[in-house]
Amino acid sequence: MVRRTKSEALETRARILDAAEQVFLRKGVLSASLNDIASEAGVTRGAIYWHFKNKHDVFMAMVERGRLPFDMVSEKAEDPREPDPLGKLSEFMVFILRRVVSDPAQQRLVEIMFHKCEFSGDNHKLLLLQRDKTRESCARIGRMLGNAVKRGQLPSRLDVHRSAIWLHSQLTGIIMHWLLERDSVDLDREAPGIVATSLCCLQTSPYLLRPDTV
Amino acid sequence: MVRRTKSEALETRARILDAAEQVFLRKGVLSASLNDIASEAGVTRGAIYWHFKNKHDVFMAMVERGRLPFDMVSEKAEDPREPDPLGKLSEFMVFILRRVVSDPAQQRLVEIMFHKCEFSGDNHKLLLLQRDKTRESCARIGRMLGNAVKRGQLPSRLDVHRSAIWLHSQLTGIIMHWLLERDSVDLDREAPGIVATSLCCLQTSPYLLRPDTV
DNA sequence: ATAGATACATACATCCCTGAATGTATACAG
DNA sequence: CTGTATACATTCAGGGATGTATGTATCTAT
Repeated sequence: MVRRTKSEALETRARILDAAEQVFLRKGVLSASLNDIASEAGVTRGAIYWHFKNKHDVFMAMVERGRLPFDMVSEKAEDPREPDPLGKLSEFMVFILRRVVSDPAQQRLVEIMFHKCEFSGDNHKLLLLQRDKTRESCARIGRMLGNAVKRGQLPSRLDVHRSAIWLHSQLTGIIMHWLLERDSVDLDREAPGIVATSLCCLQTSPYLLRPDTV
Repeated sequence: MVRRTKSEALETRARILDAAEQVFLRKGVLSASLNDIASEAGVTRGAIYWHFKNKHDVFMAMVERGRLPFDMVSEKAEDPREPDPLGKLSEFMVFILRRVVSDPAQQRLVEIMFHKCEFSGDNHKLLLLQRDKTRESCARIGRMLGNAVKRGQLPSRLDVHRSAIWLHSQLTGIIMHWLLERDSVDLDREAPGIVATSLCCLQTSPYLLRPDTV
């Protein structure tokens, strides 16, 4: 049986990506062969080579298909008309943490990115992508912080850029720790506390204020 | 020229590990071949197979030879007789951050662990090792926090275990961010501010206190 | 001094994995 | 209804990496 209909072909493509996700998670991206992926997907390597250029292409398609934790922020959270931007930011950060726990697809993707792939060789583009994502995430957080400053919810001299990097690193660090030892933190329950603790620094830390230009 | 003296052999072994470090950093652990390492070290694969079982063995030897960031804490920093345990902890954390920047060997190792290897297959032991290291680091931080609590430098109801995980995640997150975009943070200069900001949470965050058992 | 162990270099066999080439039955356009 | 592009399956050639086997010159113990 060959030559499926167009929608069936798309389904096959998706099945290949699903299979790749599973295999990458089990064996790591570099250690996984196209045979592994093909048999997991119930097709042959021929099918993979039809839909993709090579393994790296499969990997990139898989990465770009899934949404990473920080991609989840909605546009309206950055809306300057939002009356409670700090609350929105908090809500958003909690959402990110909880989603890693509750969404298996999200969890697989994060685990693959952190523990199952190498950022080198062909994957150099991946590093650039990761860098872009990080930069964009920080920019988003920065805009939300800026809104909060304008509303008087945060110190007027807050260094929003530095603070954004700070918050982003917090979340990344916590997620990494949780990935390594899931029992050490009940991420779903503790997320609000964790986020609140991060945010409290913004109010008091001199490091997060711009130098007094007066 | 063959059959070096015993000390020369040890030197060869070290040269192989140095070469492996360089090659792993450039190409990633999985993508690197023993040929790459051998030629970088100026020997043949024979030499590598004499000193090590296989590539994974080389990798593990390299990891265990180098000290990871959190291995640097001295015993005396945990000494309960230390009059200023909180200051010591702060000093220690700043030292860790700065060392990643200033010590190239440390930097290479961290980068390899975070971005140039996969935690799967043979490397499963590496995951366990990483987990142990993390656990031990948190335990150390926890003991220092405990001393600080006893000295009245921190709230008596502080949850030291949770706080230790918190602080450890902070540092990990910041280091990861810096590895991704070294220009975004002047880690060497900002280390004290970063650490101070982390530590200030310990004084005020309800999340880091044990539930009131009264 | 010499026998054996040592510290490698060299040579060899094997295997899996890749990429491309080819085959083929079906969907779809006209 | 027919031809052609499609969506795969199958086959083939190759290459590079691994592990081992073997060679060998030197160190070292007695």
